Amino acid sequence: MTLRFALLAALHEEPATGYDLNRRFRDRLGHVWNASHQQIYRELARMLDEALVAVQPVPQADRPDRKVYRVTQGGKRALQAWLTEGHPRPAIRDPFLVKLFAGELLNDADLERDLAELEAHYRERLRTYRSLERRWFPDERNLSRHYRLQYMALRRGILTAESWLQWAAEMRERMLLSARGASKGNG
Amino acid sequence: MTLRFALLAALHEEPATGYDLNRRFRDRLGHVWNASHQQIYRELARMLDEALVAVQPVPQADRPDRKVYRVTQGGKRALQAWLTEGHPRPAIRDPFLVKLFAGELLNDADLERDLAELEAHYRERLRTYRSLERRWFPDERNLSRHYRLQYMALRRGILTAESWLQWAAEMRERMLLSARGASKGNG
DNA sequence: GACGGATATGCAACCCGATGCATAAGAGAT
DNA sequence: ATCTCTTATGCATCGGGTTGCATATCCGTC
Repeated sequence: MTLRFALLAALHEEPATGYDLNRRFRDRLGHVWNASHQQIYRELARMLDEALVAVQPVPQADRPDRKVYRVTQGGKRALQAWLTEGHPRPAIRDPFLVKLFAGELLNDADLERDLAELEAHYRERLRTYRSLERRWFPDERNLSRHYRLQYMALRRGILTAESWLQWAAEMRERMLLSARGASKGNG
Repeated sequence: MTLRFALLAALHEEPATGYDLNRRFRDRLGHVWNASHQQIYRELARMLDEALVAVQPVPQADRPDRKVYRVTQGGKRALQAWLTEGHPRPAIRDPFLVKLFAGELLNDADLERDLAELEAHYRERLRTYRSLERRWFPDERNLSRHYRLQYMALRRGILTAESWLQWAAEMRERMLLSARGASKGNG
């Protein structure tokens, strides 16, 4: 059900079309929630059924009409109610960590490859987050509460990426040093 | 499909019943993968169909028979093939972070409550991880590769918990200081 | 005597997320 | 001319995870 409230929060900040929401999720909310456009359109349709959002069609020349959604009173109340609820922490399900339990079946080459991919992934994430930081929160000290909250979500993304990179370094140190030492004397 | 390979890895280390596996996941693998017993039994049945595991019934007095599963040759090959594959990093879906985008609809009281719950959660996790560390990896320097890999999975759990606690501290500093200062002068 | 917890297994239904496919047209590249 | 990208919307299907419920017995507690 969380996608629903992510959409309500986004629309509460500013009315938008499904397409806009998809871009917002992809470009600025990837560290908070992931959703495909199919999922977004489906959920918007359901929320429309339940009158949590209202829609304003905007005709366009030679393109499908834009359907601009905004939050209704009922939607706002639903969102507020959800905010007062507690939620269990999301379950951990990470294929990479599962591999570590395969013991000797997991060879150093595969481990090295996965580790390199992981590092590349989080380095790229860090670059993205740093650029979001510069673009949206240039003056950290003078943020309104509204933007300080969003900044903290971004901070969470940064800390996650840094934490994984630290772990990857530990992995190299403790799991792959011997492999390097065992290669033909060029270490 | 990852549950399947998590089960294969666990059974490859040591044959077990669905019940045993459930306890292993709950007690020792929570930082790697989560699964309910229903899910485990269902997946074991499927894997039996596909001959990835074999079963040895063990009659018991006055209780349902234990069904001890072990990995077959085919199962081992399937696991090895999976280990050579790359996997995208799991998507981020965290209701707590979504709340941060509700702006002024999220009041300090709710935020404080959620933050306290989050801190309690990860402090408890840390305690669990520290105790696993003492119990299974007392002598870090003398671990076989097999156990060093598992130790690194545990390290990942520890780093994640620490990273969240650090973030929670930042949240208190940047979001809730004013709230504390606004309380009746007992700070 | 009733109730909850541990042992040990499993079915059935539901919902959400992932994936594939579809429609429709303009813009720019090769 | 064809390909790919962008804008803009959506349906259909499948699979995995969640929840509820069921069976059967022993043990300790209230």
